[in-house]
Amino acid sequence: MKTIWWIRRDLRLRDNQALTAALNHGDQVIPLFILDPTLQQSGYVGPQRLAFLYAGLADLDEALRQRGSRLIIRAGDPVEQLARLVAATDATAVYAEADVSPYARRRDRQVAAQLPLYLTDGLTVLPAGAILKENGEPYTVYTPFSRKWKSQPWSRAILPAPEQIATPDDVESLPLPAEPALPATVPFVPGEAAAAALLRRFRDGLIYRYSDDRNRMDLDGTSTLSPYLRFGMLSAQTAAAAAVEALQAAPHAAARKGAETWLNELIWREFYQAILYHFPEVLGAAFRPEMRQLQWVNDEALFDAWTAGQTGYPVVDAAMRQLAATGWMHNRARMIVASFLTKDLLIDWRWGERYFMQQLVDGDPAANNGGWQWTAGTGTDAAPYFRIFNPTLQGQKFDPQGDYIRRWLPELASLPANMIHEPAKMSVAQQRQYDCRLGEDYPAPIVDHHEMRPKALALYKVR
DNA sequence: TTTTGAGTTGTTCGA
DNA sequence: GTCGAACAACTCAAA
Repeated sequence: MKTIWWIRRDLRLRDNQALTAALNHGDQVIPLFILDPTLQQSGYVGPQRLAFLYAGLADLDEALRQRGSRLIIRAGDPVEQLARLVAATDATAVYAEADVSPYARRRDRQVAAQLPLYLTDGLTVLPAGAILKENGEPYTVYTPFSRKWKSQPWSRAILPAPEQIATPDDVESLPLPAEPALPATVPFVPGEAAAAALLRRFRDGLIYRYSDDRNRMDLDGTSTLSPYLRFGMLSAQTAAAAAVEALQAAPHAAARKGAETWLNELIWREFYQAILYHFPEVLGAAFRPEMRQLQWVNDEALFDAWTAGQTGYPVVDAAMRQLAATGWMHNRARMIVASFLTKDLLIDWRWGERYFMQQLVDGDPAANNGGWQWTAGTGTDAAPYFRIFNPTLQGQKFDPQGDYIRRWLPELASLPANMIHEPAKMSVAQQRQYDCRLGEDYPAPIVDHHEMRPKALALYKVR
């Protein structure tokens, strides 16, 4: 009996429930990835994430070959491609890890209507629909969600990677997609082995300082595991188990707090996957109906300055250039630039949401949408609308010496720490001294934060 | 059923 | 320089 392991965002052999099910039900398994033109043409996928995916497929193919198997690549409409492959191979079942995005669920319903498709858990530690209030409704606030989540018996044994996978020899495959290639500036090595090494390193040290260091943009205080969780090169269960191992091994209270805080971040991920599952409409509009009528200004020139990292606010510009160069941005910086786009430039959060999806290697519809709606104040469990980040203060607090700014803004590299967050305050003599002319080497601020703050408050008052 | 306390990430102002 | 209050309104879950 042949079964198909349909790979979508679970590019791993270890702790993979779909692969395990396929192996349990067939003596031969066909690992399949379908290049779906609908996703690539959606306008939400940029070259960096696509390149990371393609490099990840090559890594997975290599791991499969070491086990006597290989990756089968097809391209086109998934329903049609699966039907063809089932007909050609006489496969009796298709196993895949369930996804929560509206597109994925519609696609999988269409497949299931024609073919024996079996969906497994694994995208999240606990299935997206599993955490409900006593009255059976979904949570819309994080803290009670997290309490309920933690009260569940969520831990289970990690499924080992299979040692051998038998795959029929006569299945046709397209070559592995190689273009676009992963730029050297993207600091993520694709694949399951790289993810495991990163997780070990984080669990054995950085996690104990996570509670304090995670907000510092100038330090490497975060796990940087998001691209791996995005493509399932690391299972959520494995990550959560590592958090608990660190919690148990923590030498003191501060270390325990670090591990606890990181586990909470994983639960935030679970929360936003659950929100998208229960409220798919958040992808197109504000979760809160009264927030759907906000009168954004939507100035395209200001948006272009934001994407280019030319706003005149150093921490905003450093973050936007980090994103363009590496496909990743520090989480604190994501909040700062999102607050700046919505509350200083008065631009619709959905413009920023789309741009992030185009740029981010870890771009995930649920987490990205949740983060943007939180900052914009339009979402579930939203930040209060009057909570407007001051980009200068945020820079001074979370990049105290300006090292993050200097890394990404070479034109400000020679400014001292007490000037680097407010280059617009330099005198002409200082501009000469630090070799940075305002308006030429670095832009003057494109808006005045202290003028825009009341305008944003007024925009949000109209409800 | 009703009441009550608490709730990721901040800033500004005035004492 | 530090500190507390104000900036709303609503959900959730325990009492």
